[in-house]
This record gives sequence, C-alpha cells and structure tokens, in this order.
Amino acid sequence: MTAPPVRASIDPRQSFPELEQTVAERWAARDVFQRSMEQREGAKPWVFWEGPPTANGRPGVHHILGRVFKDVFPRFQTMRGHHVERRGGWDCHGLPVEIAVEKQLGLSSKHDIENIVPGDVRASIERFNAACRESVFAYIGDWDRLTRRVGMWIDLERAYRTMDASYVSSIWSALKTMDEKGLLYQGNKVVPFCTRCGTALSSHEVAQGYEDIKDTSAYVRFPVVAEALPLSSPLRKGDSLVVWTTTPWTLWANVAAAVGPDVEYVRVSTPDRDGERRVVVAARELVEHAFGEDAEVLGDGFPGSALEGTVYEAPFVAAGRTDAGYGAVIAADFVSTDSGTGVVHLAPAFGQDDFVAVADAAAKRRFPAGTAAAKFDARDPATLLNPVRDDGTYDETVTDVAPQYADRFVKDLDLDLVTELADRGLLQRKQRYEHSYPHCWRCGTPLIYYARPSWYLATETVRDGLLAANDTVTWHPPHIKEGRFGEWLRGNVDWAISRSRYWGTPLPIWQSTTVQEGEDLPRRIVVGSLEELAERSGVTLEDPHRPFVDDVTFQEDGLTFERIPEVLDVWFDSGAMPFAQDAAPQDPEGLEHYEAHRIADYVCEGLDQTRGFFYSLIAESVLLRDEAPYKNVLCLGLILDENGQKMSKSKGNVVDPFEALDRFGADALRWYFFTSKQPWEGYRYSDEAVRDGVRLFLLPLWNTASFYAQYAAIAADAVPAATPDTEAPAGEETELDRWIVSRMEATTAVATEALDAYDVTTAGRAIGAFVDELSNWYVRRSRRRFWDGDPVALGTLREALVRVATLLAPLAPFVSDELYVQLGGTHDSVHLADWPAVDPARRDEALEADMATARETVRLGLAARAASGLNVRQPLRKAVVVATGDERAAIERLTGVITDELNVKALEFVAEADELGRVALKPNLRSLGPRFGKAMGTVRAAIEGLDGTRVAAALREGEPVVVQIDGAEHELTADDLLMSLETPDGYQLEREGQHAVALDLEVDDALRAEGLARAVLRQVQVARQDAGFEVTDRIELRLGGDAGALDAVRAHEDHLLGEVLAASVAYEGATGTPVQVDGRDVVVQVTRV
RNA sequence: GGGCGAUUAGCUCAGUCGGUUAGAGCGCUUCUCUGAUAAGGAAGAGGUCCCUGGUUCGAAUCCAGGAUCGCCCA
Repeated sequence: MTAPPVRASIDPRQSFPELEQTVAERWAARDVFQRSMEQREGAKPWVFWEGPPTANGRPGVHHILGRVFKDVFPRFQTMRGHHVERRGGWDCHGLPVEIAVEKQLGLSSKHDIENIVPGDVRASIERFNAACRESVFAYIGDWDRLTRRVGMWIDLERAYRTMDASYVSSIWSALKTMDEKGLLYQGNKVVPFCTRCGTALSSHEVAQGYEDIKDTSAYVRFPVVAEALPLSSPLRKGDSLVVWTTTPWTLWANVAAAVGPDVEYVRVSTPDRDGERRVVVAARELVEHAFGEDAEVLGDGFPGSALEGTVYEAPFVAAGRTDAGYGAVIAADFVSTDSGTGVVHLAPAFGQDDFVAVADAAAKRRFPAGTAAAKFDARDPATLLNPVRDDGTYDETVTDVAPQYADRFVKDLDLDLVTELADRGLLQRKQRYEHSYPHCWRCGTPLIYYARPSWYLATETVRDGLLAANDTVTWHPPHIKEGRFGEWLRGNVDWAISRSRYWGTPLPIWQSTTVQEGEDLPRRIVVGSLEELAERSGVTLEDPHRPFVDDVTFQEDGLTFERIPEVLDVWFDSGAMPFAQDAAPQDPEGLEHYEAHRIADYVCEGLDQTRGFFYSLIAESVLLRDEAPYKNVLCLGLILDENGQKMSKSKGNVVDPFEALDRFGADALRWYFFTSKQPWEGYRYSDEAVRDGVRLFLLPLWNTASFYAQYAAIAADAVPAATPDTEAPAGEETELDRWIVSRMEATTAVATEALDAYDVTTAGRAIGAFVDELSNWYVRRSRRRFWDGDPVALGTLREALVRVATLLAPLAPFVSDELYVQLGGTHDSVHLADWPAVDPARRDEALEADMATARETVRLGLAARAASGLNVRQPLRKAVVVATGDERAAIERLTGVITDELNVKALEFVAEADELGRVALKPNLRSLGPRFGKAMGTVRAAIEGLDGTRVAAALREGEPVVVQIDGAEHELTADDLLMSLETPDGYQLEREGQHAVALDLEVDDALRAEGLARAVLRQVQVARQDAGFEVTDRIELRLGGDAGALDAVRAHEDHLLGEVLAASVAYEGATGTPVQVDGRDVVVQVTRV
C-alpha cells in the first residue's frame, strides 16, 4: 500500500482571484499552453476559428461569455488528444471604427470627412484613415488583459488583423475567383439614405432614429388607358385605379402598380374631393375604409389577377421618359388589405419591395411593351427611373417640366404635389397620417429610401448550395438550423458588398474610364492580389487602403483603368478569415496550412451573428468551393442585468468585467456561465449568482481537498510514494469507496459525452453533483477513516479529487490546475494530462442504486429524529425499517452507513409494510392506462375499493388478484398496483411511498449515559478548538461539575479519551467557566502535552 | 408586419416516452449536527406549470389560437 504523496497543506481560506494570479504565472513559467499544443503535434487537428472582435471599444461582461465558451472546447479537445491551434484575430475595418473617429474629430458627415483638409479630398481621406488605423486598437490592451485574465488560451501574438496587406490581398483573390465564376455584378440597392450627410445608414443606425411624425397621405387616381384594355378586362373606359401613398414625392418615379392576385377587387362609384362621382377600382374589403359609406359598388367583384397588364397614365411624367408616362399593373403577393386601397403604387427607386417586384416582373416579361417598367433591369442602373439627386432635390428631368419644385427637399414638397394633383382632378382624397418614420440619428433629417448603385455577389444563385451546406452543420441550439438561419438562407438575396465609405478593404475593381466602341459598359478588371496590381500598374502598395489604392491606375488595351471608390462590407472581411489569416492563396505555406484546416470543427459567437460571421463564412465558403465551412456552431445569448434590463451606460447598470473578475475570480465567472443555463438562452447576470457558485461549488471542492491534504499530511509519516493519477488504491475497499468510484466513473462518462456534444452545461452540472456527493456523503461518512489515516480512504479521496480536477480542467482551468498540482498530479499541469477514459469495470450501477435507497432511508430516519425531538447525539437502540425486495437488500448491504448516520445501535426490518400500517392501493396508470383506456375511471374505483392489506398479502403469496370491470374479470400483477402505507394510530414513523422508518424512542439509562458522554465529548472538542490546538495535538483533560455527567463520562472513558486524543482525564481540579451540557453544568479544561 | 425563441415557487433553473401527490438550489422561518467547509441535515411557508380551446382514460408535456417578453428581419 502506498501512502498518498501530499504533505503540503491546502489553505482552507484561499482567495481565488489571488490563486488565479499564481496559476497564471506558473503557466507562463512552465510554458504550459505551448506545451499542451506541442505534445499533440501530428495528432488529428481539431479546428477552432476565432470570429474577430473589434478592439476599438471597451470589453464588457458579455465578452467574458464569448471568451470562455471559445476556450472550453479547445481545452477539452486538446486533452482528448487533438492538436488544437488557436489563433486570435482582430476585426479592424468598418463603420464602428469610422463613427468613433468621426466623434473624436468632431465630424458629422461624409462632406466633413472629405474636408478635413479643406478642398483636398485625397489628403482628407488620408488623415481620416490614419486616425482610423490608430483608433482600431484603442482598447486592445484591455482586450488582451481580459482574454488572459479569464483563462482563454489563444495565440494573441500571431493574431490576424483584417487590415494587414496580406489579409487584404487574400480577400482580393477571393473576389477575383468569384468574379471569374460570374458571381460579381453591379446593380442597384434601395437603402435608407440621409440626403444631408450624403450617406446610407445601416439598419442599426436606422433603428435608433424612429420618430412619430404627421405626413400628408393621398388617395391618387391613375386613369386607365382604355385603348389598351384587353377584351377580357372587367374595367371600362373612364375607370381609374386608386392608390394610397404617404410619400407623394415618389409619384414622379411611379412606373407600375401592384394588386394582390387573390384579393377580390370591385368597381366603385364614389364622389371625389370636388364632389364629382368617379368610377375607381379598389379591393372590396377596403372600399368603406377608403371611400366611406357613400361608395357604391358596381357589378361583381373580380380577382386582382384580372387586372394584370392594365395600362394607366402615371400622374407625373418626368422629361425624357420614353414611355409617355404609362404605368402597368402587376400582381404581387406582398399586397395586403390592411390599409390603403389594395392597389399599391410602385416606385422602384424608392422602395425595396417596389424594386424587387418590378425587377421580378420585368425579368418575367409581364409588362406590356412600351411601358417604362418593361425595360427595367435590376443590374443596370441606367434603366432605373430616379429623378432625385442624392442631395434630396429633384433633378432636371423634373425641374425642366416643373421648375417650381427646384432646389427643395423632396419630402417637403408633398403638400405642393398633393395640391397639384387636386388641381388636375387626380386627387380622390387626402388625409393627415401619423406614423413612425426613420430619421438620421446624427442630424435628424428624415431619411428617404433611395436606390444606389451597388456591387453584389450573386448568392441567390447558390442558394441550394447554401442550404445543402447548412444541412451538414450541427447547430446549438438545434432550432437555429431550420429556424433563424435556415429561414435566412431560404430568403437569401444577393449580397450587397460595396460601401461608399473610407476605412475598409478597398474593392479591387478597376474600371475603364471610357467605353470602348461597340460596347455598352465600361470594362472592368478585378485584381486578384497586391502582386497582380503591381504587375499591371508598376506600383507596389505598402498600405492597400484608401487613398493610396485610389491613386493606382493602369493602361490596358488602350484604355485607362481606375479603381471604383467603394470599400468592401466588413462582414466579408470576417468571412474570409479561414484563408486570409493564412495569407492564402498567395503564400504557399499558408495555403498548405489552410488546405489542411479549411473546415472548422467549432465556431462560437453571439446569436446575432446569424447575419454576420456565421453567414459570411458559409456564403464565402459556398461561393468559392461549395462546401460548409464549419461542423459545429454554438450560439450565445444576450446578457442582461439582474432585473432583465439591457445593460447600458445611461441606465448605469453596466457591469465592469474586471471588477467582477477581481472580486470572484475567473473560474467563478466561468462556472456561472457554464452551469447556470444553456448559453443561448441569455443570462440575467447578478453578482449574487456568481457568488453562489463559489459558495456552493468551488469552496466545498476546495475544502474537500484541504481536508484531504490535512489528513494525508498526518498519515504521510508512513511511506510517501507517488501514485499515478489513475491508479486505484489497493487494500480493503468499503462499499462507500466502491460507491464513490462508481459515481466518479459515471460522472466521467456523462461529462465526456456532454462535452463531445458541445454541452458544457450538462457536463458542469454533473461534475457539481459529484463534488456534492464526494463532500457531503463520501467524506462525511468516512471521516473516522481519515482520522485513522486509512490509506484506502485517503487514496480513494485523492483519486476522486484528481479526477474532478481533470474533468474540471476545461471549465475552471485555474482552480483545477492548482488542485491537480497540490494533489501531486503526475504532469506539470492538469492541462498537459489526457482526458480520463471511463473504466466500465469500476462502475457498479446496482451499488449506486442501493446507496440512493440507503440515503433515502437516512433521510426518513432523520425526519423521524426531528419529529421525535431526540437529537442525533442521543443514541437509540434501533430503527425499524419497512422495505421489501431490492430495497431491503440495499439497506441491509449498507446498514453500517445508515446506523452511523442515524446514531442507532441496530436496524430492524419488518418483513412487510402491512405489519406497521394499513396498505393503500393506487392504480399504476402507466401500466394500466394503455390496457384499459376509457375504462380507467372504473378501474381506478375498483382498485381503490380493494382491501390493500389483503391484496398485499395475496401478492406476497403469489395468489392472483382479480378485479371485476364491467362484468369481466381482469387479473392484476404487482406492477399494476402502487402500494403505500397509511400511518397507523399510536405509532410514530416517517414514510414516503413504499418506504418507512420508525425509531425506537425508548431511552434507557445506559443509552442516556452514552448520550451524555457524547455531549461532554463535544464540549471537549469545542474546548480544543477554542484553545487553538492542531488536530494532532495530544492533551490532558480535567473535568468537573455535574456528577451525573461525570458518571456518564466515566462509563465511556476509553472512548472519550481516544476521540479527543487525551492521554489522561482527571475528574477534579478543573478550572474555567462551566458549559451547559443537556442542562447540566460541566467544567472542561484542556492542556496540551 | 414576418421569422425564431422564451414563459414552471419570491429569485435562478430542472422536468425523460403524455402517467400517479410538478422538483432542485438560493432566499425566508424554526430546529439540528459538526476533527474540513462560507458547509451539512430536518421541518415549514411558497405553484392558475402565461391564457383559452382541442386531442386523450389521462396534458406542464401534443395540437390550434391568443397574451407578454426577447432576438433577428422588414
């Protein structure tokens, strides 16, 4: 038998934040992170990708969540034997950075930015981007500190940066490949646009600028062109369509009207503003809403589809419009009958729905020839009717015919336009309309939706590929796959990748300045790398950003090529990280590495990244190579404060992550995030919840180890020898030893399976439950063996603690490592150890079940104790246990555990419950339900009418039990019945279901004396502790006071002396303050010898 | 307006295949044990399982509709 190797004491009052500091220093000194990867060199890679955070803002508690979930599985998989590279990364570009710099420099528009150096756009952009470059890493110090402090192991020195030239070059290569596949094109996109700032706004910016305003809305008549009506048309000469619009200024761009194909329409005779009756067309269910009760429906209704192809006269016709102002009707599913007239005015330049509907109808050739809409091509900006300049005023195509509208913001012209419509007899009604409308969050100007030329990736054409790729991905939680993400992919539209901004990856598209003869459009060249650009132009760029890249031009085929001004959507940057972090394909070594690691086993980000990182990864992967980029994706939810409020500076409820870390330690926060709930559900963060984790898990674990170290050190005067982590202690094992070992193996199995399935919550909870069993049952019930230095108990406890440390290593890397090292683990760090294999031979599920029964028996016994008023210190002669079959066997097997815990001399069994009370019968619905179905009610009554005690006896004798149900006889087995005890009169017992425990409450003189002696013993122990003695100190004892108490002690003197490590006891001469022992005064005096 | 998710004790959360008296931890009250623990044990109080309808012998669980909250999108 080898003694456990620990001599050092484990400080029971450990500060975890301080401990973590020590552990971190040890990791650095022993180079543990590097070695943990190096020792797996050549093993199967397990690929993790860091979705790059932006370091231009201060990290918050929610970033701890991300950091630790990105850390736990790589640590686990490393222990499992995989080679897990972990490379950090930083997102450098994009609007968040630009906005921070705008604030810092006091700028509020693109105009401002381009005039930092007045009149010199190029120099201004240079200054602006230089400021962005500096701002990108404003908080990188905090980020690095946070990352290390929470124990996230990731290579920050080699972190990729999306603004590096090599990264940009990789992106260029990807775009070139996509262009070669015909997936890159220029088109239009309707965006929320601020005409004052001259910029499009992101949805996030739009969301913060909604205000309630009152607009003038108008019901406008579109007279149909009678000559063009098909014979089958339900319409007549003189009829008009009526549309309702809240933006009359967009009528100048009207090219079509939409109706619902399945909506019922009617012709209506109704007076207009001037009282003249007009025949108009509207959806039947909106007639009263739109025209009031005077409206008279003419004839039968007809479906919207019957109106398709109807040609009408648009109300305003801009100069140069080749169609003479004819619009046409299409059917579209988005037309609703919630408001308006059921006929919707379409201006593709000013509405995304309009744009898509018209583009779609045009592509399907559903517009009559000669209408403007018929020529519309989403990919050709020249075919779009847009008479508004980007400063928000009408251009000359309007002002040539209507000079009164010049130089005014179009949105301010609504009233003038409505007046003109009225003058021309086209206004059916007007109406003030109050609604929520977006404004620029910077300057307050109402936004307009506005078509802008934009570059696209044709992701819609690879939609099937995206869905097929998604099909191979395992999502956590699973509903994301078909739900949020699947829906997003199914509704996928082409990815608009260009931004008219400054600080971003420049789009590598060079266009010819002139159009070659015989061609419609300028030529374009997509440049695939910085090297290629150097070859074409002779210019080698050190910094690929604007404005330097804008300077580069080159000549080819007699044409001059200049770069387009736009930069790339930052999300493309992040989606390019699988290859761009390796500088692939241009760097041969990087390319090789990328090829071997091109599919991630695991990525983990916030739930909001379904439209961000998760999407950009899969889109680029499918566009480039038609495969899924990742196998497992874990989504994280939001962190709210303890009241469920979003954390925000204005509310003052933001939790400082460093403060929380300093107070509780990283492992405490990690434990909270891992075990309190599934991470995608979101958290209500509270200090209290984190503190509970420390109090109920970390401290009990730590103190169990401390307890072990204390007694192991005492026992180590025997033979210290290193025990391998996995070697079971030899010698006489008790049932408790075998039980805790079995539980240990079971816990290992659960943790392994859960972590393999990316479920750290289940793993953590299982480990937590095991520590509770270890501390509150195994140790509690084995204390005497530890006091005695039992090597088997010590060895078993050590093995269990080492196992806990190992299982806990990925979750709580600091505490687990400190425990492991203190317990004398065989490696320099638990993080260099292998994940433990489950040993099925050491599982004993029957024993686990038996122990559960025994604990239940104890629970009932203790309840009986409490009810009886006799405290546990008073020994009792016996406990009478009611149990049968397996339960009885279990209790007999573990009698010692139960008698010790209940402090009774013996357990006695009554053979059957009916000897202690009457048996009540209930039907077992689970077995009878399927058998009797609807007759269950009768069956229940029949069973409850039986004499339970006799039935129990009959079943015991193997006799059949028969019930009469509707005249038929049915035989019941023991499984069909649930038997429980009813408390008999004059008996005190605790029962639950089929168990019961009764205590023999008779206390004779001997038992009373023993109880008294124990009470004195307890006071001696208190005196020892008060005197500050070590648990190994020997003492001399003097007792005085109550004679009865002293007599009781004399009767149990040997026992007492052994328990309190007293060499001798004297019953006189004791000095000191008397203490109360069961109502008697006793004087206790202890002296160290 | 659309999609997705959530709703169980004062709080944080479990709840398996539809099954019997819906559980745990924290907190609270009372009692208790203690050679490790900030711990442990016992009892008590605390529930419209969001609501309504349906399916079923039986619904926290399945279905439909609705409410509230959150996220994403429009």
